[in-house]
Amino acid sequence: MKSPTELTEAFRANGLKVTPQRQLLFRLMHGNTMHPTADALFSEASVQMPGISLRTVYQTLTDLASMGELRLIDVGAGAVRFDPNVDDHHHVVCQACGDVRDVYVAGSHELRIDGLNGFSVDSTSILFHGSCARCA
Amino acid sequence: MKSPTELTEAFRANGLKVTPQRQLLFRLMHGNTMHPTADALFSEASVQMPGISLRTVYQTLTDLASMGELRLIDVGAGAVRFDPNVDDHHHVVCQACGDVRDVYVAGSHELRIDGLNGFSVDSTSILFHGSCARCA
DNA sequence: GTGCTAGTTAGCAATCAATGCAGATTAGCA
DNA sequence: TGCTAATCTGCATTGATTGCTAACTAGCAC
Repeated sequence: MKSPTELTEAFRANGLKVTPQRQLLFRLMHGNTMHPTADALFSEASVQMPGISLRTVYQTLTDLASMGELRLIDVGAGAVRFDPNVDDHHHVVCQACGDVRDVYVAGSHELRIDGLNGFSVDSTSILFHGSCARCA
Repeated sequence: MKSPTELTEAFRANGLKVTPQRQLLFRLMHGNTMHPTADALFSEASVQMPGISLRTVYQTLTDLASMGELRLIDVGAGAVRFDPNVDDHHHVVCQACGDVRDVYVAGSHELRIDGLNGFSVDSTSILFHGSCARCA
């Protein structure tokens, strides 16, 4: 994800306005490795800006995602998580505490897939399930 | 997933009762490669047994899953899908029509993972996104 | 075959994530 | 400084799933 300053430019360039709410969310997401849910981010944002709406958080995250600045990740735990890391990477989830970490997988593009039957593959998501160092 | 007959035994062996509803669902899921959602299965079941409850479908699928006879798969499309194939395999999803197919991936256990940081991996789910032959 | 009882079912309420909507507000240009 | 389209908040709504409970029944004991 771009820096808050760059995002400000990018939003204006797209005819979108830059509001204090959006700037706060830019800052909260930039470099964030927590993979927060919309609700978690809403809580964080509410500390610095009481009264901000959960709706606005969803809105802004969706905008960022459709601009390719965020990636949505679904670890199958109810709520979607947001990842400002848009590099080619994948995730490990701790089955115990739900913690999610970024991991880099060598050879993920050269996997031998059997049974495609005419399917053409555009992208690959690999999710590793396990336990984190603390929960092990 | 075991055959309906074997499942009947397995259920009784676990102190669970074998009802007509459950037998119907055993049959509908056995060898089913459609990866149905609970709701889709409910519709199918309702044809043969009008009045069956969606609740019962969820219940039975959950029971089967916790007995290891079914695998839950979440392709990030709202509803969870159920897969009677419990082999070591993965999935492709058509982004256009939502169709899901089983695929077999060579070397999925030997992936080089960077950034684990103390995480220990128990299992791996690989989801390929693309377009099916019809939608391409 | 009859009864008993724990396990099941149906149906509806409740929860949780996410989106739709509308009136009040505001960023950013003229 | 004003204007207007974009945005914000707050609330209603949708969709998937689970919780709850009274009525029902599988399957064992007699």
